[in-house]
Amino acid sequence: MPPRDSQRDQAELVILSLLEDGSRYGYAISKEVASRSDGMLRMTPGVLYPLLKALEADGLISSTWEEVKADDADPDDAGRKRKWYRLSAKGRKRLAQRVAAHRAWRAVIDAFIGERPEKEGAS
Amino acid sequence: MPPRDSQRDQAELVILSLLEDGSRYGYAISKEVASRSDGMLRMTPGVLYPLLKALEADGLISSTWEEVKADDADPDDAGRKRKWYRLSAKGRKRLAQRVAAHRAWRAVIDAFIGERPEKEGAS
DNA sequence: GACAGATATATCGTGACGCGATATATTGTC
DNA sequence: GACAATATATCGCGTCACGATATATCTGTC
Repeated sequence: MPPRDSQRDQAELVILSLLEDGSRYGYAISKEVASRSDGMLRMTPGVLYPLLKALEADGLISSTWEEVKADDADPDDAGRKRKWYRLSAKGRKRLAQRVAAHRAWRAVIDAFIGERPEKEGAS
Repeated sequence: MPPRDSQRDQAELVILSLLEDGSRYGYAISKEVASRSDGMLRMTPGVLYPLLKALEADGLISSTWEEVKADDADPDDAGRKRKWYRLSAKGRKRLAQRVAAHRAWRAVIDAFIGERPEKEGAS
């Protein structure tokens, strides 16, 4: 019953975190995850798109198709369609929960490996 | 190819950490993990024993059967046999690797969720 | 205009593995 | 004798991560 720290949960945490920072489309997420983690995390299509779908089904994110306009920042991709995802209010709450869970989890593991827990300041 | 942060890896990290602190037998490990994590981590038999077996097969830990003596600290269990596990030199190395991997992983996740990374001091 | 490669979204099959259920044995207690 | 706790161990099955694959558009180049 207690929540396990599944890869799924970690992936969810990362995606919701990115979207809190601003809306993104799928491919951008996969690229940003890879670059910001220096290749340690990978969001391959087989993982990313099913997850985005599930997150949307849960109402944590919403999506809209957008046509890239020629006068946009990136004129190269004029005409191409992208599916933009944005965080919902529910998703924001879930993110807060996931972050709290991650912190609790981290504290437990750190205690086991004898890591100094660094004082956990108030919110 | 880059290592994923599987539950298996986390379980391994926890067990090796416990054994670095001193030899233990299986059941004690499961109880200690539960109590020290306040129930967040669970080492059920279906997880623990296969894992211990695998760790021993890898030479990371070694084991010996010990008969509980009546003059031991816990006289209630006189006659009962326990399988004591201790960390090997190889296991100690692996533990160091796992700890390093955990720290790296944690730093990546923390960066995503905008956690202040707390300066990573030298060893 | 044909081909390669990057961009972009999406699904499907399966192989691995987490772990609940189960088995066995001993000791203690009611 | 029945039940609970201690203690180790295995097996099977359901789930899930993710590689492989498919589709489509744009750019560059020969």
